[in-house]
Amino acid sequence: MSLRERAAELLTRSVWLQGHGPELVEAFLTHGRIVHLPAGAWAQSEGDEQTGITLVVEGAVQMMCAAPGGREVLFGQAGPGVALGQTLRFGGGPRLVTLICVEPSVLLVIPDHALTRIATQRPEVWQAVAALVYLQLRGALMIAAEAVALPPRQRLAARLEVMARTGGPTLRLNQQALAEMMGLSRKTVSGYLLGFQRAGLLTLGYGQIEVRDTGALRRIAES
Amino acid sequence: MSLRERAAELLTRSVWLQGHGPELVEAFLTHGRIVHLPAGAWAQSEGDEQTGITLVVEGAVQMMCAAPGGREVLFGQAGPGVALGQTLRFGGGPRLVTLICVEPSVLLVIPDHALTRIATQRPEVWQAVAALVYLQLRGALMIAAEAVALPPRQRLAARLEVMARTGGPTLRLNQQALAEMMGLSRKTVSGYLLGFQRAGLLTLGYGQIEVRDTGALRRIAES
DNA sequence: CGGAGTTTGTCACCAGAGTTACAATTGAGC
DNA sequence: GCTCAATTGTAACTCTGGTGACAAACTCCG
Repeated sequence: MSLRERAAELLTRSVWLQGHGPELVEAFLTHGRIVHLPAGAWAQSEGDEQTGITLVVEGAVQMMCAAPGGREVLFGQAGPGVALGQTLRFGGGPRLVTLICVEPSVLLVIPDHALTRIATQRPEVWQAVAALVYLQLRGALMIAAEAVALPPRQRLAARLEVMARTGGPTLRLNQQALAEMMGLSRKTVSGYLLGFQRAGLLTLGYGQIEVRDTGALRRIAES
Repeated sequence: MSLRERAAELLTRSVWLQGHGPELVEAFLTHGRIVHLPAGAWAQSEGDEQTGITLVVEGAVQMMCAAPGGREVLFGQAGPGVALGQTLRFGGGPRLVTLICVEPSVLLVIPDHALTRIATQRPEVWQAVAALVYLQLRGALMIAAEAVALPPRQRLAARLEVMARTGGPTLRLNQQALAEMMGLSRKTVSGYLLGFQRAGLLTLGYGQIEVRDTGALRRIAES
């Protein structure tokens, strides 16, 4: 299957495009462009003028966000099918999120001006953008709520459950990155992961985590 | 000034409606409705079918969000001019945020079906909704990033600075609510607040905080 | 003006996460 | 196959923040 076909399939399946015909998918493919990036490459610099929608077609990217004091905070990892919308045009201010490839990746990028061009023919594209941004808002709020409401162990369980549910049971990240995402030390995360492994909830590998029982993780998160 | 005029002014000034003419403001006022709520009232229940845009015209509301385990997490307080968009239609799932009035409040509510009706005449309304949701996404991401990256003292300083900058220097909430928002205990928050007061950054009152030096707070947050 | 309820300030104790350093294991490149 | 870098597991110690209980100060309402 060609990359273009793969991107079309991912777009067609995506929640935020449900209810629209195939014309929008076609428009995205026509006005967007496919980019190949090596591991470690920045898909987009923070503050970059170039904003719009980015769809991960293959590979995986880490999502970073700026915090006070010039800190860059890792807050998530996205695999194929995940889209990020950043409509700078209306929000004002610089780009929110920086993407860094953790493995060689293929992205579909639809810049702002392409969205504007699409909108002249199909104004309902903004409805899709609103839905996409709303999905991201939901995810960000969940992270924020968990960060302030749950103790570390429950928070880790909740995050593992979400990642396994949205990106498949095999999580390809090391414990250092996971600890950064949670705002914990590697040692603390490692300790809880070992506990989860002893309980049979997951299997630890070198640079990866195989989630085996999302239900139990969810119960821990809710306890 | 009538409530309608007050709402019109707030909408006209709002960032997410910049670039659009007065027609959208007019449409919101025509298709939305003004509601009066006493202190303690729920503006909208979580999971409520009734979604759309809510604008705080007068008073103040607390924003709550669901976390695993049936926990309700307070994550912010909104005064006049703050709008919340929740386009359930496309996001799927229940309403994200619950609003609770902390004082008698006046809200402008524009339900989903009203947005749909407006869109038949003015499809660009979705562009405004996308911009609004994007603003909320920015705020939620900032909260999440601060929660995982900053130690408690810096986090508190960052949050106070944001609240003072967006809602005026006089914050009307008690230390218990502030502690809940930060995911800290009241005692810890109280200790840092006293320290800030001794340094002259703010003045503590009964149920309120008067921020005096946002620059110094920002420097603490970045340290 | 006075009393009830709320909010704030203070104390001592303790669980739990961070830190540092190091050893053991795995994977990738040559 | 071997070397080196990255990743993971383990230890002792420190220290910040949570908990519970309580007193003082402030509002609000009658």
